[in-house]
Amino acid sequence: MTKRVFEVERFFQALGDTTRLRLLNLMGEQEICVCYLVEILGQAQPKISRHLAYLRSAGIVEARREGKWMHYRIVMPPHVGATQILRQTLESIKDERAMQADRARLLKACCSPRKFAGIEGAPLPVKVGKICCEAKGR
Amino acid sequence: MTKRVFEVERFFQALGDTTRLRLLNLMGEQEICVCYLVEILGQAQPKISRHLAYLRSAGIVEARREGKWMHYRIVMPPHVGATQILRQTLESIKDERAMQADRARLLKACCSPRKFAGIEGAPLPVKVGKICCEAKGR
DNA sequence: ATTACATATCTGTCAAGGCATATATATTGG
DNA sequence: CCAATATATATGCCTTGACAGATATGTAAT
Repeated sequence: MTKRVFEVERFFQALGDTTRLRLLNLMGEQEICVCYLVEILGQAQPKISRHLAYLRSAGIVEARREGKWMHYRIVMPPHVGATQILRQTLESIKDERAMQADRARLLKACCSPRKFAGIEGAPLPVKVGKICCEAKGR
Repeated sequence: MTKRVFEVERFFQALGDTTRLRLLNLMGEQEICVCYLVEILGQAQPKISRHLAYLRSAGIVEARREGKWMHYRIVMPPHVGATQILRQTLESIKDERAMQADRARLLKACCSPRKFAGIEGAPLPVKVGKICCEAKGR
């Protein structure tokens, strides 16, 4: 594993990149599979993977393996101030058009995964999955 | 003038550096002369100046000239979320030992400016609200 | 000329994006 | 069950660009 020490400098640097903010926005309160992130952002898988590694080394996300899939989720940093800042950040980026569009695409992908080549058979994000299934009537 | 457009990415990048956080911590609610910042941080003047320029280009601080002195102060960004994040950041770095030590040294320097070579005769830091009242008439 | 500050230049480091490849797990054929 | 493969993700290498720190020099005001 990489470093476990929390550094404020690193924390802010991790937030200083649009791609990473988009990833955090998609994670929100849920645990989500990498393939969804790749699909929704429409960018190269190694790029996404590297940004996720960056977020992980900054102590902002954690990963869990489930079979061949990796699930990422936001974890609140071991620092009260940073936690509040992160919450505030997540809350405030929600308002941006681009972020809303990302979440809309995610919702759509969850409702009909088969229409998206990259996520066929992948496990649904936990929370979005619920919402989605309810909406779909399942 | 530099750029007036506010960018979230740039905003976080500006916060992702210890020297800049120390500068913001020293500014706090007041307008402060560059020479104080150089003196308190004990680092090269060009370095401080460049970091101030960075903060200015990120829309986090503004400068005002008074004779040969330049005063810097924090300005809240034109973005509700960023404003709250900045406030939260300022509030939460106050707790750090190093930041408290910086502020203690600043207080000391303000009480007896003559003992500090770099700030002899320099105008004292002023609470932001007071500036227009006092300095305008002269 | 002096003071207070800004900017140019150079060097080293780090990070981003693209491409190729390694690793881990699941799956399929024999 | 094993070998070969496919799938999902991570990592290495390369190039490019941004930026930190240090030093030298420019600029504005006294």
